[in-house]
Amino acid sequence: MTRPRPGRPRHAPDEGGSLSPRDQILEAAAALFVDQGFSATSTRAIADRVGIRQASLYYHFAGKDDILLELLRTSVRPSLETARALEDAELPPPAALYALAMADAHTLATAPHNIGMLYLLPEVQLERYDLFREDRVELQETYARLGARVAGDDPASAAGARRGEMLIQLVEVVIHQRRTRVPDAADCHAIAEACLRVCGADEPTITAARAATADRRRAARSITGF
Amino acid sequence: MTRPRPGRPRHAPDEGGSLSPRDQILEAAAALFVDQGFSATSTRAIADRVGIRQASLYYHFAGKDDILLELLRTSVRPSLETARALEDAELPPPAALYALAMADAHTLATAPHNIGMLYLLPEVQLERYDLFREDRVELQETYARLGARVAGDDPASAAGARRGEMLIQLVEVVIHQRRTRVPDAADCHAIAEACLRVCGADEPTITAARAATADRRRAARSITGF
DNA sequence: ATTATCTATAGATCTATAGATAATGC
DNA sequence: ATTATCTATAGATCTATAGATAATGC
Repeated sequence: MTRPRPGRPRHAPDEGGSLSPRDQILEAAAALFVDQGFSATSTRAIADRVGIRQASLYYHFAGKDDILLELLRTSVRPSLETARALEDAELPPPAALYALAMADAHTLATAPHNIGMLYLLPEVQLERYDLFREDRVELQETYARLGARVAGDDPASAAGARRGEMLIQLVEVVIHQRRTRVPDAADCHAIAEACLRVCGADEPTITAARAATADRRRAARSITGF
Repeated sequence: MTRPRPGRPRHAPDEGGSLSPRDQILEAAAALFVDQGFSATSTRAIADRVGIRQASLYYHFAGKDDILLELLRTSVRPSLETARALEDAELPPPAALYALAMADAHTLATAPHNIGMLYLLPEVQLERYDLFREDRVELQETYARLGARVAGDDPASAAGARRGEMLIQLVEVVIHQRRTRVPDAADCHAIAEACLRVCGADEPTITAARAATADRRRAARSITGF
């Protein structure tokens, strides 16, 4: 039982568990944005799901845009930090790329409400979200650098840049998988393996990278998040 | 100069070239849906772009949904037919997969208005569009079958199904590329090559498949559409 | 007569603001 | 006093329908 907070009581009992009102709104909005899209989700629908009145949203957020902005902001950051940590970890390049793909795939697979779908909303192209998109570009460049180290070429070349796009795209297949089933560890491994194959890694390299990732699991849990 | 058609004249002169009014609406809607999304695009915006009044849309379509439905319907069908033709073409599996990936990537890269973005709209998950989604599943299964023939395993296995998802996902990287630049032939080749790599094809196999596709270009133009 | 538009509008939203209210905290 | 809600509502949409109108076609 949570101790009652200050403020006028809600019209319905608070079913939000231990989440702050703000987090309850983010949770509800994420579910609806992923399911119906941003523009098709009304502030009323979000409020209904939280169990508050529509106008009460505006005490916590300046508008619907700000809710999406906050969801985007908190969704790429952790991924980007994992990527930086792995890039600096002095691992063999194939092991680093395998681990990064695994970590991102796992995050996308297990995050509440298939939040990765938010990347695909057309509204995210608006200038208002370009800080978020810059973070994504940086993540993609990390993939490009790791991929180039595996393939043994230049990440700044056309081929290297393309590889960054393809690798991140491969990892995001879990977003689509989640629409029909719950991706499991085998799915994540298959994706990480495909990432190495795209970089031209041969079978022994792939086997070694998978083994290295398995060995590092306990030690790296604090870095990769699982 | 087009001869004037029956019907009351528009409030603005017809700038639609030789397109029928219906196709002008589809063209305008495609541009707006891709750019802003479905729900964020009003019927008024579509009509403004065409140069007619908002209500006039309803003479040609029962509603906004029907416009999207028609755009989706006409966008997968040709791709699916290319896929069937290539699957039945008695080519070596790597050459068939390479050619299919090239054809689809090229279609997505050169279609007006990056129409492939429509696949990603959240609204497409509604039951109302499930005929379209069935077509996409069938295309994905074709990729899975070709991929399994290249890899030498079972397309119905978990690994085979996953490969179908990954291959189609790789091809769709051009959709994302188009948001920042115009993908060229090198991009399409890089994608087709990546598809073969994901299926475990080795360098000679890839080289041969690329060569076979180049050789077939003139002959196959009627099948692959370019 | 048929066709393709137009004007006008009903009815249903939807977002955001203003101001009231019912708690806790000091 | 502060906090977090509430009620009420203005103003701006947005979709779809009804019915008028201005062309061509016969």
